[in-house]
Amino acid sequence: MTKTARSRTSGRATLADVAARAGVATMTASRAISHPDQVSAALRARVQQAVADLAYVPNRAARALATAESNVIVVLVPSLSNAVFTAVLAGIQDALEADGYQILIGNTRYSDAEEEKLLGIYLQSHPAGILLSGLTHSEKVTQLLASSNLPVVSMMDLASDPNRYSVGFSQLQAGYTMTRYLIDKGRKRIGFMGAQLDERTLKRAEGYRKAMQEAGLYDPQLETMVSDPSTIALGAELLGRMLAVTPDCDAIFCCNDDLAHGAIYQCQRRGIAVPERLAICGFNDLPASAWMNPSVTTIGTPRYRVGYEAASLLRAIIKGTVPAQTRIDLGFTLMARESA
Amino acid sequence: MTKTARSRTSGRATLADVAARAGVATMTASRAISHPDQVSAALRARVQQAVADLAYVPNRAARALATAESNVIVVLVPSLSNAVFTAVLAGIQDALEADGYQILIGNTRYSDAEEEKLLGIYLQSHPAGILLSGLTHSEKVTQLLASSNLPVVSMMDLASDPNRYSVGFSQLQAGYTMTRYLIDKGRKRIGFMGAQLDERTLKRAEGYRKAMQEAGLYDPQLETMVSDPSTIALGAELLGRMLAVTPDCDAIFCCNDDLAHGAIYQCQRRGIAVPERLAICGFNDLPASAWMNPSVTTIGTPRYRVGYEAASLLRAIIKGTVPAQTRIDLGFTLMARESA
DNA sequence: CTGAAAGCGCTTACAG
DNA sequence: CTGAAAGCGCTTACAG
Repeated sequence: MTKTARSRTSGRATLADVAARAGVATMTASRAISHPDQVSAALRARVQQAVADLAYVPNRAARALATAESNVIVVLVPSLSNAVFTAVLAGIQDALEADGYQILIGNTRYSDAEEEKLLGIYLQSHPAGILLSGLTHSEKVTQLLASSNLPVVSMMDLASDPNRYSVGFSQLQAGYTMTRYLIDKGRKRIGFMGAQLDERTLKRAEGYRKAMQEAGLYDPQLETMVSDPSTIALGAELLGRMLAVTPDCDAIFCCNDDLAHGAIYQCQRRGIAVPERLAICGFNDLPASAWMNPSVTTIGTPRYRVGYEAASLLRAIIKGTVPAQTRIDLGFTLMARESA
Repeated sequence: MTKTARSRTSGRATLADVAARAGVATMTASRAISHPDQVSAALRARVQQAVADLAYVPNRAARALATAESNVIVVLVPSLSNAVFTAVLAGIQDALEADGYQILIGNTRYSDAEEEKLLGIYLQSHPAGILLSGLTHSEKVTQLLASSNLPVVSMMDLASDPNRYSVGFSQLQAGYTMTRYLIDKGRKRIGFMGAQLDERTLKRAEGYRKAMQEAGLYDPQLETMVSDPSTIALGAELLGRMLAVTPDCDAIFCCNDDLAHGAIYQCQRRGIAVPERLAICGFNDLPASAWMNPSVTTIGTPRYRVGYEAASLLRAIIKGTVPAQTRIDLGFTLMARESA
């Protein structure tokens, strides 16, 4: 394999090298690669051969600079270990990959500071649009977003401001629905177990409070809220705390399934009958919830679709389409099972 | 806020705009931003003010082109819904983020074709290095890698070729160890339940076979292998299949915890005593394994550390350090619990 | 269908 | 400590 001179800087074959080897002008080589139909078959073949010979890989930075076009889309999620967000991500990938978008995934770890930092860095890639988790962000993030003037779609909850794009479902409504379900089942001393205390948990807690207050059942003692990341282990621990504070508690609404699973496992170890003595329910319907014994009553959430629809909406906005609606409500489903 | 003229193409403030507003040369503005210490305090302040006034965001593509340096690192994982790889990713982020690397995460979905496609695209970003999952890749991927001439570190298993960089542990050895544990417990008819059939599962199966053969216990009937993604639901289903084929089976080694959880839940539903009638163990020690009832015997794997160490090794190679060893064995831990 | 030239926005030795 | 000039690798109207 004979090699043409390579650029000194990158050590890689450049378009100019390809052109030289194919015996054409650089711009012709460019066209043969980017717009193969605008070029004669013979020339196309020659350029392709040169590309293969030199193992030419286009330089994306140069292309981005020259075209001032961007095919990158930034996605910021608060966690990668949470199955909810990996499902969202899968939806995004499925919606976007056919169009050749490059997805820049940022894990903010539920931290405002991290979100600011990542956004600052990713903005340098001049993305075409941004997919954000949640509605509430720090002032700095809000500013960065505003001055970037880029299309933004928020995922997971619904914005009240009609000028913002959002795809998700009402976290508050879901919290309310689950609580009403427990009340309708005759439970009186219903506890709320919350961890992480992110925006969504807080909204679910709000829905819980609303339902409890309406029913005249509200008692702040019944709320156990901690800011630690929510895990099975934490659910097991919080069950103990909850029962210590309110021993007469007869149901627990966990802000998510991990917590619920941990609480149920702990009940099993302590010989507390679920749901007879204590009803326990979760949120998100993780795979284990349908299989555990008892199976777990929870809220099924359209997380994959949230990602898919949010990405589709963003794509439409980028392409200049005016979307029919700025907020897409994907709803949620109460999955009544054995645990409550 | 007065605006200086903006570039026609991108519509954004450029370094030249910043320089003009600060009343300095472009290159001076560049220096004030990139090497603040090489510039007088007064000038630095003026430039920073201009940056703030114009909400200037550097163009990463231009920088990349001009420096021919790359701070991007490509990471290819086979799944984002598998907790193993999200832990690996967390380790990578922790190891790299302080150095200002930009991580490009690609989800190959256990597909060679997808891996080729993603690698081809990501190579265009001229990464500084690549982190790959597994040792076995398609010929096209191998070729792309070779002609890219980039440092590559493989994660999850150990390469036999000392010229390749790898960080992980012996999947085969781990499979062997778990099987020996069951044999030592007096089990004779030990089944192997495998899904996805990726490289790692196959290696674990190999270890299983080796141990069974050594003990004169091997029987191909005892292997249930399917290529579907491994889930709790699949574990539940495969338990049924396994017991239909080999009703005298007295233990099952599941290639991962999801499968084991599903199998155990199914046993509970069918009234099969675990471990008395049937011992069940898994692989990876997912959080639920320690909490379920019975708790699950499994292999603890250093996935976070795999990511962390692999990224650290790659960073060292990129910086030109010659690493002490090309393969880093992080080992694994047998977690003997109640289910087996 | 093919090519000459300018420019995208930044940085880097080299001078002053 | 500050600046003039060239160049990174590609693409895009505009001609021929």
